[in-house]
Amino acid sequence: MIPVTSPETLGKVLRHYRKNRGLTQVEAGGKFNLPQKTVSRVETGAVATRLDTVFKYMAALGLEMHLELRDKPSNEKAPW
Amino acid sequence: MIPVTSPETLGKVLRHYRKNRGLTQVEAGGKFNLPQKTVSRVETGAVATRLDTVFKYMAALGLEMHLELRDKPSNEKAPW
DNA sequence: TGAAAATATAACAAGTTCGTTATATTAAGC
DNA sequence: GCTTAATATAACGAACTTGTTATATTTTCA
Repeated sequence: MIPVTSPETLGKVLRHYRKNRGLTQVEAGGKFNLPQKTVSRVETGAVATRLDTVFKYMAALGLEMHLELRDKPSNEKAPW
Repeated sequence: MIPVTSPETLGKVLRHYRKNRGLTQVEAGGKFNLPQKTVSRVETGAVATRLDTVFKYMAALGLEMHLELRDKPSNEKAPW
């Protein structure tokens, strides 16, 4: 479980999940009518991405978000 | 750990954490120069909220985000 | 139920996304 | 190295947020 605290990290995690599923940006975005351009922007970590875009993309990848307090020591390492 | 899959739920969770800390919208937002108006919008679940605003607010509340696959059965209930 | 605190809502300018369609750049495979 | 697939980037209009300062509405609690 990688802690996400910025648009950049969020983009990296999303890209990670997409690739894990063997999907291209076009394929992943297609499920929720997100153009490839928008998917690229999200994964690149554009700070002003809209929240609904993020949730659409998460839905396309079958993901859900959890919030928790920081500083919970984690033993997991990011794959990048 | 409440699963968040929409701006509305995200807003509710954020509000929950803020109240747990006994902070007002002004107090919570002040840490990261978020006007009370913006905090209100986020907690209300505005779909077009910008990602950087969300992360600023999460930082103000000491929260981090985690992504995971959906359909992991959860035994936790939302407090609303 | 009344006063004070907290939250929702408003207007304006500046900035950015989104959607659309293309194109340029980068990565991957043979 | 070359070809093809994949990703990043571009322009345009419409729509929306953000920041700022106020104000209206709602909630709290004595």
